[in-house]
Amino acid sequence: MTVAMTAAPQRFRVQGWDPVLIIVSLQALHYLVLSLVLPALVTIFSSSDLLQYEGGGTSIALAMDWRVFTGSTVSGIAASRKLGAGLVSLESARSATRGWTAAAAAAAGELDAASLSHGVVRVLEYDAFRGWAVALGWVIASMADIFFLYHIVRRPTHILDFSLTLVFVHLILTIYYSSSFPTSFFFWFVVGASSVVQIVLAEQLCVKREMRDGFSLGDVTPHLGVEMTPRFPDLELGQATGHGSKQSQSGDGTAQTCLRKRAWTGEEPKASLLKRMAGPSDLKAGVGGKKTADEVQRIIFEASKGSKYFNDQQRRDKELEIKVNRIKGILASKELTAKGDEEQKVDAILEELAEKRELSRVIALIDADAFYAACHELEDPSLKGTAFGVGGGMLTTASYEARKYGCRSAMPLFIAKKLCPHIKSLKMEPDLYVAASKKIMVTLEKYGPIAPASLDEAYVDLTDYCANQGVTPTEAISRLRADVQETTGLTVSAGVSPNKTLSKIAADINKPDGQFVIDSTAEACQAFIKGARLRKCYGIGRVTETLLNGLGLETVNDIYKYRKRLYLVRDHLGSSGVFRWLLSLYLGMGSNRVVRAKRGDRKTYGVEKTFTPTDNRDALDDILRKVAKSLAKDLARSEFSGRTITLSIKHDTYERVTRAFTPGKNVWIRSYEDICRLGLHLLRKEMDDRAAAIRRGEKVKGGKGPRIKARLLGLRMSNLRDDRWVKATPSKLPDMQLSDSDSDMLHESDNSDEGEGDGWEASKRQLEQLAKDAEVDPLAGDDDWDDSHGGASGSGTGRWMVVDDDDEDDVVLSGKTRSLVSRTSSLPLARPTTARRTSCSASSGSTSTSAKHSAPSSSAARQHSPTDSRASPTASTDSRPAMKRKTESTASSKPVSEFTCPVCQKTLVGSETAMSGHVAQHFEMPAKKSEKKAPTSSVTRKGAGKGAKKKR
DNA sequence: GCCGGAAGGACCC
DNA sequence: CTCCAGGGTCCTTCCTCT
Repeated sequence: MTVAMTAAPQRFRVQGWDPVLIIVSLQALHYLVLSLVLPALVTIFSSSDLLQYEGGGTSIALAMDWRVFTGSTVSGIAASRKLGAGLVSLESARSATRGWTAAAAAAAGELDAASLSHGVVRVLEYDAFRGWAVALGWVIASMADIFFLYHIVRRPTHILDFSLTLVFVHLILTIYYSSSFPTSFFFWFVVGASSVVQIVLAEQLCVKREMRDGFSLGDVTPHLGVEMTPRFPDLELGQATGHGSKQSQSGDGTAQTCLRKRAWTGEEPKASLLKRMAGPSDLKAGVGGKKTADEVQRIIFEASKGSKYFNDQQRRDKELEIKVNRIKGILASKELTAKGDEEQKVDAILEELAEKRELSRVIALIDADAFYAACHELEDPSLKGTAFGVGGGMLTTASYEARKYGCRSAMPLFIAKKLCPHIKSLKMEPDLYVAASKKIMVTLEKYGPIAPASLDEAYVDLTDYCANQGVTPTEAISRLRADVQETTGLTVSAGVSPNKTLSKIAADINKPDGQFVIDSTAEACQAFIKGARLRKCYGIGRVTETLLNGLGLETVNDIYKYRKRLYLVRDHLGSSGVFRWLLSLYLGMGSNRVVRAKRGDRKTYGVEKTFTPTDNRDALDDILRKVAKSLAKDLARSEFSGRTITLSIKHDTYERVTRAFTPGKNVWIRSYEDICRLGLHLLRKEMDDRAAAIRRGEKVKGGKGPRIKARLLGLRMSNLRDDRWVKATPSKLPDMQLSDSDSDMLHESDNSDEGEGDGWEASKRQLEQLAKDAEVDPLAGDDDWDDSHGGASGSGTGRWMVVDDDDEDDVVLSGKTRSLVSRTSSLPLARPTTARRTSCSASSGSTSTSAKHSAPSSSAARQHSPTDSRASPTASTDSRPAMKRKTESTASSKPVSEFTCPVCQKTLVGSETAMSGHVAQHFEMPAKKSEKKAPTSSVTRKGAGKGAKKKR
């Protein structure tokens, strides 16, 4: 089945959507399968003698009479109708429920009195296997239906309906056929259970496909009715060709209700879409309010309607809706089998989590008010009180005056103008903001360790300040805020609590120039967060919020209220730790670690550019070159190189794709030439690939046009290496890093002390990973989400980040203590192909590992040296020296040179990177079949979490 | 069993 | 009339191809 499914052409599209036709064909297919399967099963498992008298295994009754499920094969009235009077009397002499299916037998026409009575006698022995066989047949047919549903119905939202309809129709038929209402528990159970399984599986498959292939909205009317009244709740507009949105709540009950409840009001703008259009920052829209939230939403909606952007949002909204429906479905099915002890289980977890509560610290989040806008006001006081925004095209900030009209950050200017016609827009002036930010941070540092989260936001650990000065947190934060205002002229808001999670929410409460302090008691923390809307919590975005709303949750307190639901769907909540994270959220817990991000924490550098959409290849090339240049400049300025480059394209349709390339294990990209070449190469390749895919009739992103029409191009460099670190290491070729001396050196050093550190760091990492959802740091008492919050994502506004640039060497050095990716112990033998490729692509030694984070990784060094020597002689001896010589000369002299590929003997002109890339392409990926596994990570995690907790 | 690359998403500011 | 950014991080899933 799987084979057939994957092999099946994807071209089938629901064009003329005809529910009747669909249900008829489904029903037909279902019975077809039954009729194929049942005879075989029954013949195998049932008493053949009996069968003979009932018309054999091909008797229609097997499929149509519910009573066969009971194992006994009876026929009551239906049979008697068709049989002679003599038989009827014989029948009626029997009990109403014991006997045999005379109908079929009669149809077969092979009945004589002797065998009849013989049969009757035998039948009374009761064929125990019959019921099981038939049930099995039904289950098989139901599973086959999954296939049909998947291909015929396709839309996840409709699976439930059709599935239930099928059963419903069968019910009617079987009642008619046997002239009695099914009273067999077994029958109901089998039919019910297989339906549930069928629905769940089919939906999942469909959702998966839709996620994969993208959405075919060909059947959706592209244009929403103008006077869309969101309020006809359950109107039946006939079903016509509209697209239904699922309106019935889970738990609506029977099949019939489900079918009826369906409202095919495809033309109504859903609240979710309205909300979506309002942008990400639509919360508490009434800040002062020259316009009501409703008005604002409407204006935005009107302004957006019909645009490409709008269509994209609509598409996403549909996808999200499916996701929500899916999780609702899962919940519904899980509730059927719920054991009833879920709440206790959750309570136990809560208790366990609560034990780790940490209240000893005083953590503040300081957040500048309308930061960019405020900076401009500082420069030009005449701006005060006027409505203006910062950023052309897209607002990054709106002044408070502009906010009264509903203008928000991340809002396009032209919409802001609709909301507030007199809004002024100012150009961004990064230098201004950076300078101001630095001033703020400097001030903050007087009050304790700080962790900038972005230009305008930072966490401050006030614990020691409070202790030393003998002041309350409230007093401390008041001083701090006054201090900042005095020294910078900017107002800031602050939230204070025992952890970052709460402080973040608290800072929002008295937003402009205000503060909110939460007492350091468990009660205060919990009481505080209880009433918060979910969306307020860091980490809960639009999608998660909608998902949770779908489960009935609105506020943090609902996490507790609906803990059973959450528990039941805990494996489908997105990433694996979410469930426990939510629980800890409810408890008002969070990380309290305030650590400044270091230079080495940067993971990627990227540049992207939006432009008026074009499909002109030259124009696109040109833009990409500019992007490459900008990226190269960034990298050069901060002295980083990267191993993998990623091209990202945003199509005219707003669908995004990314295409990445990693030339080789030890090839470091950094020069403009290389970036440009690789970028263009990726772009070309994508153009070709896409065109080819279209020719093949596959579905691709960005419309059906054979050429890419893009509105954005971007390049991003990842797998970074800190070149300052490399420089600090005595290495011959800091640029192209192929020198063996590196490897020797690193080898030495890590064997001695770094190796130890690395191991320790690595295991610490692992522990942290494992402790994730347990919300405990085995070592420091911090946790997953917040870790990313306070720590790494502090890189925030990219190149303006304060942390980043002009750091001194000591920072670099300290950066190395912090090991990143778990580079677990040595991996002795690399796969042959890998080794070959690696060595071929000019890796000889290993500066490889991201030197920036630390520990010139022992493993990396070890990993390569042995492999190299062991590598297939043909490849390595031939190619490597040649490569190396070439590259060395290249690196030292000019960026571009000639070179002969050791494999294909072609002569190429290009830089080192290009060469390596070329050579690498000659080698296939390892031909190993990687069988995949989905380890129930929750189990391991849980175990680890517990372990960690105990340890603590 | 893990690593690792590639692709896609969710989130944040 | 022009008509929705750009900088990041982290996490998950799937692993070749005509």
